[in-house]
Amino acid sequence: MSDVKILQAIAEPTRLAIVQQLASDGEVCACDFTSCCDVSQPTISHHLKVLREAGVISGERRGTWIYYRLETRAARRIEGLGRMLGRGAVREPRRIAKPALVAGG
Amino acid sequence: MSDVKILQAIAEPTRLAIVQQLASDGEVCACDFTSCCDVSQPTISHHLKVLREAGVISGERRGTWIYYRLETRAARRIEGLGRMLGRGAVREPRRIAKPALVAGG
DNA sequence: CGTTAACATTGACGGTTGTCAATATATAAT
DNA sequence: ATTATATATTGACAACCGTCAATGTTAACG
Repeated sequence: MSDVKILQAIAEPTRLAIVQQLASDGEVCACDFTSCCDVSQPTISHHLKVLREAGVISGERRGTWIYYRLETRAARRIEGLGRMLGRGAVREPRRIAKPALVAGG
Repeated sequence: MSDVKILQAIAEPTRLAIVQQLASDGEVCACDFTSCCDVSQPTISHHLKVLREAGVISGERRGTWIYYRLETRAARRIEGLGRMLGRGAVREPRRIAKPALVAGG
């Protein structure tokens, strides 16, 4: 599962909403997504499949319902990528403040 | 600039490569991307525009060349989202170990 | 001026994607 | 078996996206 695959899976309004709800609630029944997002049931089902196949979430059936959760591996990937970008951007506001005493200065 | 917009901008192989190179090098000339990624110059230019308009990068012209860098604000957004997913996924390996002494147990 | 190099824009084309209506499948309860 | 509820699949369609060739623009240098 590449970073791009994971990002592609997350980079869609409905799917990001699903993933964020999972991140905050830990475990969510598929039926709860149908009400949260403003799309039809087949569309939710489709998005869940996309997320599943990208390894971002996984579902476990319990009776009639299917409960979804975040996949740790994928979450860590995004976390790592976020940290990398964070580090890479810190470079910006470094306006060299008074270069302290250099030989010959 | 919403999270989804930023994610959509990053969720493409060439654009992610650009962003990662920027994260590691801090500042990169546009001409250097043409050689790194296996696409034509107009395509690189297109991707840089997408990233620019999503607020992920910004470019500064110096003579003939244009130097790009990561936008701190966008990088922080992804960093924050990554942390959120990271926290939301830690929940997984909590297999209740020996439920300690319950009344009536 | 003309030339060269870096970068952007346009226009076109094929492939992908998000959406829904209709239908199918699965599980549980009566 | 029938009915009800939850979820998945199919098929179709419009919109979007990545790509390139051709062309335009901008800046440096003669």
